[in-house]
Amino acid sequence: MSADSLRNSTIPVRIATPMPELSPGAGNLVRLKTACSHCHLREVCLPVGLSREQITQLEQIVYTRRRLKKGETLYRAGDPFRSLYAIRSGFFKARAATPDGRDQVTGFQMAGELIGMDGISHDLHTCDSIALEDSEVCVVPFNMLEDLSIQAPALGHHFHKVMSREIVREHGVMLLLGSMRAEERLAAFLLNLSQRLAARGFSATEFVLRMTREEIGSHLGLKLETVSRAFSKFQDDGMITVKQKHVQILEMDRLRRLLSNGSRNLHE
Amino acid sequence: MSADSLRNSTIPVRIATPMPELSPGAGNLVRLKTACSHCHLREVCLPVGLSREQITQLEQIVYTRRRLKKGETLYRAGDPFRSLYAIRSGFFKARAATPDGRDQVTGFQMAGELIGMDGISHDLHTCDSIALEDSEVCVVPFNMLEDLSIQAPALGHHFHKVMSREIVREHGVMLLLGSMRAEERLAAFLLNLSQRLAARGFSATEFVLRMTREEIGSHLGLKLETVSRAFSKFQDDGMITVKQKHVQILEMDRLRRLLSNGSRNLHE
DNA sequence: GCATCGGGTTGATGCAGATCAGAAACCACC
DNA sequence: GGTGGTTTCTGATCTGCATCAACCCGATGC
Repeated sequence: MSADSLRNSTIPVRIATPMPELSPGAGNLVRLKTACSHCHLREVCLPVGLSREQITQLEQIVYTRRRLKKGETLYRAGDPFRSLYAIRSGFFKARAATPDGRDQVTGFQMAGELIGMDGISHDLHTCDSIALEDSEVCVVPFNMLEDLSIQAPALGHHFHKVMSREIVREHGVMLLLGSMRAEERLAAFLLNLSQRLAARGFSATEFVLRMTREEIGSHLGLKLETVSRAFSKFQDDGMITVKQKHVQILEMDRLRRLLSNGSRNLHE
Repeated sequence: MSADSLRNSTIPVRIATPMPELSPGAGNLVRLKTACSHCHLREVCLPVGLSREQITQLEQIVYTRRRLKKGETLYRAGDPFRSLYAIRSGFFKARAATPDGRDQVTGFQMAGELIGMDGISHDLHTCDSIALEDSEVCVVPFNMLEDLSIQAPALGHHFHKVMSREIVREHGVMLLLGSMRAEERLAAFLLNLSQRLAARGFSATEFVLRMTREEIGSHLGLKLETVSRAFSKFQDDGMITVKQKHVQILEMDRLRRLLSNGSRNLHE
């Protein structure tokens, strides 16, 4: 795969299934008979495990989409919470901030992932969600999702799993932030990205980062210079090639070993 | 309040409402007609926002309790997930581990809090939960909770809020781990503990830590020596008094300011 | 009484990563 | 093709916390 074909997307094209183009209405909200049942993400998104009939019900409530240009904000902390968003295409970062202005990227989200769950607790969003490339989300009104979950318990159950998975993911980030050294953090980050891309059918070894070194650093609790140095180190060691945002993993195993040997490095 | 009266509980006694003593059956599982409706934690636990009738329904499914001695494990990573647990009394730590043996305390939980939600995603628990003092939990079978949520949507909605609150809490820990210096972390920890105790009607300024310096350190991404030094520093500065596990906050405001000035200290 | 042990404190030293600084690469736009 | 702004890289220096080590304190047991 050429570097050129990667330039405009984190996600290398898998099979060239041209998506039906939408004629956007006024603004960036699109009303249309969305078909979860035909969406290529149905195996990774909300419909997982639902019957055909239940998916049809889901389509009843997921009837708007929203398009965002790179850099646009999907929601920000303090916004009233009404909907969750299923990412249809593109790439997002979530950013949380302390009252005194410190902030941190709490995660990066890609197609098929459900975001906005931070807002449920207080009916207000508690973090920002920002598109890192031109993106499209399906709007899932939360009260409708709850109502539908009563009629389709499988949906409710799946939703609980999605929330729980977010909690578990955050445990992983806490472990990373609390106990790993810089290179281990970057290795964990790259492996995680690779694995999630692979789960969507894309190359596990070659991809384009949509975020800056600074955003990676913010997520990993490092300064951008440290991230940059770690990238260079990995490249010098022959584990990866990096050319700006284009990353190729040459020796996945060594990356993994770097992680699993971490505790030995530290403790004895 | 004397130090003596605090020795055996993190939570200073509020009003001396003697709890009905249970005669434990065989083992540590107790079957009894639990009365959420009479529990002194009903304002802070699962029943929040439920009607009298709905609470009665909840009592139908919460019919066992489990007692744990200090140091006992409620569940561990890999255990099959069947139930959530509402803490009736006592104090717990949650601990997550990486495949290679690093671990971290992901949080401390006290009476009225619901734990075990990490297990929903894969039907297996993904972290350990360990009692830090003699404790008692109400067992909430998860499939029954889901079933009941269908009949009592307010319960389901509240449960979603509880899960979301856990996600938001973890964002806060990520911010702490990713961007705060040692003393700020400890200040944030103490303020958080204080605020949660106050929410339960206990003193916000005087309490007994149930965890060791090492456990605090593990949670905050610090070594125990650093935690100890920060405690000493706070005491030397006159913000708190520390005597072993007994902590008294003398100047809450200065603790808070230490936090809110943090970003200034760092960035300019 | 004394010995033991886990938890806590305090001091001395080392190092990973932050900070500061400058240059190069890249991009968007005229 | 030039220009200004952003992003990335690399080197030099600084520093906060980890690490190593010694000692103290309170609880428990004999």
